[in-house]
Amino acid sequence: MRDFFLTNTLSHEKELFRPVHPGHVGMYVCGPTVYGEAHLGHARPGVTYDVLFRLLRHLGYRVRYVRNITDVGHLEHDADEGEDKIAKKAKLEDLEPMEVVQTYTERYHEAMRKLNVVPPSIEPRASGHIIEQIEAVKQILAAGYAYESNGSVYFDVEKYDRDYHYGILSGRTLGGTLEGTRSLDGQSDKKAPYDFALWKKAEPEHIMRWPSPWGEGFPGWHLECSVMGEKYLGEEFDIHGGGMDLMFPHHECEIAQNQALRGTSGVRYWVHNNMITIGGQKMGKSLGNFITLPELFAGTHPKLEAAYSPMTIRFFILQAHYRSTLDFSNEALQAAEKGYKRVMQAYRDLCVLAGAEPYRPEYGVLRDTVAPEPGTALPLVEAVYDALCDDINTPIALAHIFEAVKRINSAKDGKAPLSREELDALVRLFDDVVFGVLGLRDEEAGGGSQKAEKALEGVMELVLEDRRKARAEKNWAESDRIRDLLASLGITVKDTKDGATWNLG
RNA sequence: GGUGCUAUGGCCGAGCGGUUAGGCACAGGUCUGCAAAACCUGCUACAGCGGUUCGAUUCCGCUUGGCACCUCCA
Repeated sequence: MRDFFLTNTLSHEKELFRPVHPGHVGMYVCGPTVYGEAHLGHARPGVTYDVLFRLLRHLGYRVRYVRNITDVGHLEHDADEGEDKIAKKAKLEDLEPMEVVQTYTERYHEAMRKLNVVPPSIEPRASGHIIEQIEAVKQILAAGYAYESNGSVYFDVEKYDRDYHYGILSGRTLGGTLEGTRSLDGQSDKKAPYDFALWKKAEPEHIMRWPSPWGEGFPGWHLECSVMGEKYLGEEFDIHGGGMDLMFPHHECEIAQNQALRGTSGVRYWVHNNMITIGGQKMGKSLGNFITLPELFAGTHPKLEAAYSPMTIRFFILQAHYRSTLDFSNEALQAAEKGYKRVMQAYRDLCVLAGAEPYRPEYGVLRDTVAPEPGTALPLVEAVYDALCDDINTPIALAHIFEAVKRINSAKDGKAPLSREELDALVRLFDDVVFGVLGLRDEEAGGGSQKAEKALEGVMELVLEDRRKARAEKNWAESDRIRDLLASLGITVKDTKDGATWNLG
């Protein structure tokens, strides 16, 4: 098995990945809070951890990937005074909270499907684990790291910090955290401003509520991940991912809870993806500068000069390293679109050269393929794997794939023929890595039925035959008329030395 | 104020102590009725100032700028 390196936020270093149980990987990723449409920012972790999931499987691991849905407990603004996000949206739209949850969960799934993100192995919901969360609160109370106050239960950060260190993930100290903390005007039930809620008392108007030993209430946001992570992946598991903005306080609190709950921080490798920015600023809910994924796909947001297909978005994300910020702009998206199309065209040409079957839609689906043993593949292919195994360096992997594109195009031009071995290796590279690991799919192929495709091919042959005749008579007006007409139908015709070729889109 | 990240050619975006990242755009060429595609060639940058070094874009320090987190955010 190839060595795989991953940057661990805990150590700030690239570490050799070694799972707790050899051959198996447990991976937990913070999913969305389903109170609004998924936006471009959500696509980043979606795609990033999808690639990680696909890559680990391709390297030969059995992976259990858990990505939660937060449908309760996530408060707005201040953790003390804020309103539950789901409940607020429900009130606003006069819906049951679970209707809001249902709607946006489905929208999220749809967007992820379009981005060709493989569904996780388990997708637990916070509201489905209230009992487990109440148990966890009891345990933390029993361990002495929490206190009850006016029907709520808070985590005692100061007490915890005396025994452990609150802030190991984000590099903070309690004193430093305190300095930046907003004053709470003394109206809090908490002993200290940095204490966080494990269980919140529900005010009379609060609709989402459950009975508990401390009265009716609802669980704190940070608790769900500790509880569901342990439930499905065990007391100590391999990878925990999420956006960098969740590092503090969410993941820091999670570590504290884990430690109080089970005597271990619970996670070996913390992985954080960076943000997508727009005009150099983080794209986010609070700034109101986000573009939703449906808007992106349809081109309906005022900031968009065009619609961008799901694979364009995916390619755009893949062209940057997951730990760097990625700046949105129309130019960047258009560049990504061109690059993506060029790679796909090269694959189609490769299939012709290699006599391989053309792209099939199932290539977009996760298949269990196994990476070649190190040192056994072509240098070009090795370089791609080296990049992917070096902290998921997708931009470098793509740079090498563009080398492959060049070689395919040269071979197509008859300049530098590829050997049988090279052809097969390249077909495999595309199948395994471009489609399998990077999760791209050819949006222009395999969309219609076989029958319709055959029919279209036949019709196109007829049309192009007519056009060929016109051209033989140097009737350029007719030739161009046909080409323009086809273009208006979305069919592009290109004239080559060996005659005309065409493709959809 | 605290913590961390970052500054790369027209744009996006990798990387590294000494060798071409890559994509997009642009210019010239091949091909071509024209166009597109493809191929070839060109465009060689690393904020500023010091330091370490035989040698720094890459390491260290300072300066200036940008960003994120410290309240919910992927």
